[in-house]
Amino acid sequence: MDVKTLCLGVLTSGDMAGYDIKKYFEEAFAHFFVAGFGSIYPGLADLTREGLVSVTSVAQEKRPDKKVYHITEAGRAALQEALVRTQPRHKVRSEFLVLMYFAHLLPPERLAEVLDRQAEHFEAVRERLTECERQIDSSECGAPAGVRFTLGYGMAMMRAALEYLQTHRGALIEETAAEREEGSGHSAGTAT
Amino acid sequence: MDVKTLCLGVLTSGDMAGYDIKKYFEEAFAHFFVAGFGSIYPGLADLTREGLVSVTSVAQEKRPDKKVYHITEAGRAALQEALVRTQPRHKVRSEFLVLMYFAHLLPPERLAEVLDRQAEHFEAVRERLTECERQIDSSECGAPAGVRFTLGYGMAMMRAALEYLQTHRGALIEETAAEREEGSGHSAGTAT
DNA sequence: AGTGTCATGTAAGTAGTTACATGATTCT
DNA sequence: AGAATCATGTAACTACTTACATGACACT
Repeated sequence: MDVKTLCLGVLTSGDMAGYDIKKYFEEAFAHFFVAGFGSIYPGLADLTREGLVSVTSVAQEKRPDKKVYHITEAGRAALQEALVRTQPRHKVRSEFLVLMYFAHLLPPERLAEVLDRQAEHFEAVRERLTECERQIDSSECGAPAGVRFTLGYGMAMMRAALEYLQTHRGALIEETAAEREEGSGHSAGTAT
Repeated sequence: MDVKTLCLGVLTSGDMAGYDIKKYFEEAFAHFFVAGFGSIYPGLADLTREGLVSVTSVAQEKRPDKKVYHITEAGRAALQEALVRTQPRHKVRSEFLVLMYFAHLLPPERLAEVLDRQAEHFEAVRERLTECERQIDSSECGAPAGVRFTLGYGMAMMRAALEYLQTHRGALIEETAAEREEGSGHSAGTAT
């Protein structure tokens, strides 16, 4: 699944400019899909060429024309097809966990710092999602079940991650410190 | 952080061939970092050119020579530097959650199928991690704390994800079905 | 005075995926 | 008979990231 499909999906909830799509991305699925201008703008250009979206240039003063995109019937069909064809992957790529894996190779203060930063980051995401949920609950027009589902999923993950960090931070730091003392003069080197 | 750094990291626990490194990747951090032969082999070639690893070709009958890699002092230094410099990101890219987000655009049977497949997948990962932990606990040579930490993290996440799927699967399917009925004649189209 | 928001885009570079190419052995 | 394991590699392709380029207005 590529950014183009996501753009089509976003456009099913209303016409939007590229800039707004980016904001939508950040609000709605920042916690499981990232996309920048560098992939959204060229993506929208492609979709236009392929006839999956139509564009209306809205003139603005002292600003570039705002290009409002609208999904076409062909676009809806392509989206549906893409949603059915797409195999549902779920990939995590975590430099954070790599660092934790090699904790014994890290300077001690760096280990603590990385753990704390990550906790802060998870906390921030959790708060953003909570805020998002509050908005949805307070507005009358209920969000689709899928939207609430992914929100809840994100919140559940953040909760679990934070809890894990809290309960294991101490042990990791202490045990790693102990290992560093033993392990100086590096590597047992027992590979079969 | 790239595959090359990961290779250096793996080689701190013993000399290995590219093929073994791939297996190590799959066992140890498949749940937070993926790498295939197509990036490992060229990566090792680079590292050799840069003098960060040394190679010994071991002749084998009826097979290509096995190339056993060994991390050099320069390699250890480069690894440490990389571990300190690397900013600890943590990215999720989930086509699965995208599909759930757009549940109302999915054929009903597809929605159920995707949910179940994902649950099976999480279950499989959880089992693999549990098995991994059992092996570590039973062997005398204790794994580094960091290794156990990342294992535990993965298990905690799988547990939380499975629990979430279990408790919300029904509601998602039912509510989405209801929405499909209202929503036919597509799109409210209220974008500001 | 500087940061953030609105608004669009291009170009070069990075990194990783997928498919291809080869080939014997062992397990089911 | 077919799949999996062992073992290495290349080449083409895909897709995304980062930096650049432009420019006004509003807020602090």
